[in-house]
This record gives sequence, structure tokens and C-alpha cells, in this order.
Amino acid sequence: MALEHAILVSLTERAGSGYELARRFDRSIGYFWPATHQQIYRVLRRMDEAGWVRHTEIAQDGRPDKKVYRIAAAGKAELTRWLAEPEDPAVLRDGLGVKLRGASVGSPDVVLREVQRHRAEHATRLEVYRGIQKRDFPKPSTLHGRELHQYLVLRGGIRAEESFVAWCDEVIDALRKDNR
Amino acid sequence: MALEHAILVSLTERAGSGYELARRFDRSIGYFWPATHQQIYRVLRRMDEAGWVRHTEIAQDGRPDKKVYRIAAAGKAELTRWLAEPEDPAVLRDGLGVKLRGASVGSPDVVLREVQRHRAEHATRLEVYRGIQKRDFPKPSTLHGRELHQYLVLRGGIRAEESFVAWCDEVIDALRKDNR
DNA sequence: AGGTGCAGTGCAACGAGTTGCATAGGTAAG
DNA sequence: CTTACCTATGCAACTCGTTGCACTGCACCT
Repeated sequence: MALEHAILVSLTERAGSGYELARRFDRSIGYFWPATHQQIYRVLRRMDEAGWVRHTEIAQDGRPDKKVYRIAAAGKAELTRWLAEPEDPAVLRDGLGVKLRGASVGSPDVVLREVQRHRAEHATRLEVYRGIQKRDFPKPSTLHGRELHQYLVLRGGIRAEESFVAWCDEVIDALRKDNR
Repeated sequence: MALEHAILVSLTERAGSGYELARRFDRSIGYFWPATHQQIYRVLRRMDEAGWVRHTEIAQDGRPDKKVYRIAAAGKAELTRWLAEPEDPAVLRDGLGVKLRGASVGSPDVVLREVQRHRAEHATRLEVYRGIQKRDFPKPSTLHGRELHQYLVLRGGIRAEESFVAWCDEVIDALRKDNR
């Protein structure tokens, strides 16, 4: 259960409201640990009760009030504890693999089109990641500490998407040949 | 919700009991869609009630009785329907990325060791997959239909693990250099 | 004037996945 | 002889994640 920890990591980078955190997850951490605003609100409240974070209510005009959360000492301790704790490696869980395995039940053509769709979506994500790399990390060899770590996480995303796209191409090619 | 469909795909390959399906998931489909026996039993019962599968109780001596499930016409129809339905591409969800991003909160050394552990585990999985490839698909160019599809799914697993191992190596190298 | 979208927090219900436990007889190893 | 593991199914309780909805108010487009 790492959403708590993903939020804590994000809060060490800077404080923020539930809404802001949800946006941040959409744009960066969420590429590796997706979460909706609902989950984030619930976990923030839980962590507030546990004393891992503190919040300050901020009145805004023209906009609803917001609660800005910042990490507390107990939260930082928990984060440090979790970082040292071994975790099970992530497992692959992809419905496309299941569909491919079942392709001969229906018509393989239908599955082929689905693979093409997935290829396109993964290629789009890949381009987004590459854009971030160009903009935010133009000179990787000069990076250190936190920035280096952020860069390396992005590299993981890029590699995963590259590998996915390459797999789709292999599948598309093989299915086409088999169809003739 | 694809566990239903993963089970249906497995049952089209051959009939089996909940226990047998759980073993099968451990060894093959589960590499791409993990499931515990608990989930499988529950879903089998639900599908039985829905008429997607039928079961026959089989008495065994020396062993508990078992219920062998086979796919019904409604199940096959549902599977065909699902195969044609577009699905959201899988998202990456890896706690190691979160840890890496938080590495500078604790000591980056601790996270480095965790990355090394993950590298080893992924390398082991990769070897397992390569073993299966060698044993079951020695001549990929001769494959057609269902066998080809199974091979391609395995290729996906191999590519994913290769890419993961390569990423770990990149991270390990970069963290070591940054530490000096 | 009306619709869409953004900022902001939240409830309620549901579905999916995890963990611990129970039962029960057989077989193999120490 | 006891311990441990395998086959086989299942309940109960829980956490995690998803979806739909509600309310407020401003800004922008048509």
C-alpha cells in the first residue's frame, strides 16, 4: 500500500492541497502511481488523523477554500521507514495479453485492431515523456540528488513505453503474416 | 474487469477445477494477469450462476472431491463480445519508482540496495520466461493460430522484464556515480 | 442566457484484490 | 511418529480502487 507514501514523497517536494496533489499525480508521479482525487482526499484525511501530515485552511476569494497539507515529523519518519523496507517487485497486469491469448476464440482480426489502438496510445505517452525529458532534463549527465532521481524515474517510464510499442509492432507483424 | 475473461480464455484451452486454474495462473496466464485461488473460486461461482460456465463434481479417492468447470455457450459469447470491446491500455504502477523519487529523503544508499534486489528478481523471472521460450517455442517462425498467440504473449513478458532489468542497471550505475 | 470547464472538497456505493483462517485426508521426509 | 506439504474448497473481514454524484462560484465561449 504505497499511495500514502507516494503522497508523502510529493509533499516533501512541496506542500499542497488535495486538489493540487491530484493535478500533480496527473502530470508526474501518477505516471508511475496513478490516483484519483477521491483516493487522495481519503488518504490525506487518514494521514492527518494519524499525524503524518498537518493542514492549514486557506480562504481564497473567487474560489473555494482549500486545505494545504504539509508533511509532519511522523510522516517523514514513516517515509524513511518505508523506504528502507523491502517491497515486492511490480507485476505485469495487462488485459491486452489476455485478449491476445484468446484471439483465436473470436477473430484474430479484431484483436489485431485492438493491438494497433494500444500501440498508438502507448506511442503518444512515449512522446509526452520524451517531451518532458527534453524540456526538464536536457543535460542528464549534470544531474545530482533529487533531480537525478526524478530523471531516472522518467527514464523508467520511457523504457517501459518503448518496450511496449516494440512489442505491439512485433505482434502486429506476426498476426498479419499469420492471417495471409 | 478482466479476471472473468482470463479464466474463460484458460477454460477454452481446457476444462479444469478452481484449484487447477489457480496453478495454471501461477505458471502461465498469471504472468500477465495474476490471481489467487480465492479470487478464482469466487469468480467461478459467479460465472456459474450467470451461466457462463458449467461444473461437474468429480469424486476422487485419497483426495477431496473437485468441481471441474467448462465453458458454456453464454461464456463463449461473452468472451467474444469482450474481445471486440476496446480496453484502456495498462498503466505502469511500480512502488520502486515512488521509492526512487523519494530517495533523497532517506539515504539514497538504502534505495540503491532495493533497486539491486528488484533487478535480481526481475532477472530471475526473465530467465524463467526464456526457459519456457526455449522449451515450448524453439522455432517461432513455424507457429500459427493459438500457439503463435501464446508465444507472442510470452514475448511481451520477456520484453517487459528485459526492459526492467536494463532500467535497474541504468539506475544503479547513475546512483553509484552520484554517490562518489 | 445558457453551456462548458476549472478550482475545490466531499459522500455513498460498489467492485476488485488481499490475508488469515478452517477443514480434511494423503504422502513424503526427518 | 511427528511435521510439513499437497490437493481441494471455501468463509469472513478488510483494504484498495472506481464511479457517479453534489455543491459553490468564477471565467469564458456562443
